[in-house]
Amino acid sequence: MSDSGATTSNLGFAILGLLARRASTGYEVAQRMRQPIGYFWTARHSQIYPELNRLDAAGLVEHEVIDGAGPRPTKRYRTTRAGQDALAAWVVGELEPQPVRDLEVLRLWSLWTVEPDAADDLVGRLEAAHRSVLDRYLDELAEIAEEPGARDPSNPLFASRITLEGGIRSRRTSLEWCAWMRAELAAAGRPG
Amino acid sequence: MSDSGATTSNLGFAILGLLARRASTGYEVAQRMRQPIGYFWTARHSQIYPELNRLDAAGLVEHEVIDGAGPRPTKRYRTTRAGQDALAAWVVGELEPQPVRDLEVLRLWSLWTVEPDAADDLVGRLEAAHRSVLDRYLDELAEIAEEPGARDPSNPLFASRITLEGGIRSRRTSLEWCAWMRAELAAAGRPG
DNA sequence: AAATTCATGTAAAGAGTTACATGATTTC
DNA sequence: GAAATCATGTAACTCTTTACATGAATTT
Repeated sequence: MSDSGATTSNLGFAILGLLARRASTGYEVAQRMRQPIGYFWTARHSQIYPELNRLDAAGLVEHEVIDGAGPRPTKRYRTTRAGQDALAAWVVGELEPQPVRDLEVLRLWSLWTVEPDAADDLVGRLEAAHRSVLDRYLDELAEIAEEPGARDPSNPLFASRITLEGGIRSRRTSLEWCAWMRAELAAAGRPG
Repeated sequence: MSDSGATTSNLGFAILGLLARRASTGYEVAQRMRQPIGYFWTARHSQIYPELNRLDAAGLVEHEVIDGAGPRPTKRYRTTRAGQDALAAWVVGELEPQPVRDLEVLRLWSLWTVEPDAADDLVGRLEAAHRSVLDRYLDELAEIAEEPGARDPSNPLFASRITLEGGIRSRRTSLEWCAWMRAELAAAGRPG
């Protein structure tokens, strides 16, 4: 009879996804929100603590008070059965077109307003940024790809591996695009 | 003596980019915010009208009152010299790492929580969504690619062309990634 | 006559960032 | 002893969405 009508925000599902993998304190959630998951979702602790309280009130997570440093009680959270069900239902739920906000493309859309030299320099800096992220992804994939669980679709490592693979493909494509743009800029410089 | 210290939001630069291409009423800005630019930035009219007033107060745009339907005066905006300078300076300015928020990847990161059949279905729906966007981009590129201005880096069509090219490459990569994921899911289904 | 489009605003609420606040434990 | 880390919260502000509000011109 669990109605599960609890409407949760995207942030809520990001946190549920983290806790479904491993029980954590709010502080740890904030730390983990940077490292792997931070590549596609981020939140500060000021957003995380209130959201944890909401998830708790909705019965999607539960907590135990543990020993810890700090003026307030330290709480370790984990997902409830209802929380895991809500997460799984959201994962395969309706795909609503999400509004895109990409600052990099927004800049390039106004690239015609700047001098060719400055344009080439900008694309070069974009390229360097993509390369550095790609290297990080590659290192991380190397760490998990050989683990046995990484081939099992019901193992969190499988999901980590396929999302990393997506990031790697995406950054490689961005690098190729940057190289192509520089060539286009150069071709216009010396017209034939 | 123009200090140009006017700190403008990303939305402000999106609007300046639109007006630098063509003078428009606020209503037209809201329309144009969907079509080409909407692929990488969006805003509703309730955000656009106040921002236009701020840009006006900052001297980055100016307006003339024209004939039009509606209970209030209809205003046509265009960028000022200061606005064009601010836009160009922003385009080539410092690249600050922007927080990423990608719902699609966030979902897939918790894909391990669902049944393989449901996972395959989800990836199939993702694939279809990417394909439909790719087709739209392809149509649009075909419309502008042959125009003479599209090869000139100082022409807006050049910037439209390179950003569209980026969108096309990105969606193609996403499609390949989806196909790869379905193969990975299937491989686990019948292990060797 | 009704519905849609043109046209511009404000209000309220949610999402997200930055800053403020506290205090114990651990490391240098 | 000072600095960093662990740990949890609130307040103020910005950005974004949804909803409310008005009214003329055009299309069905």
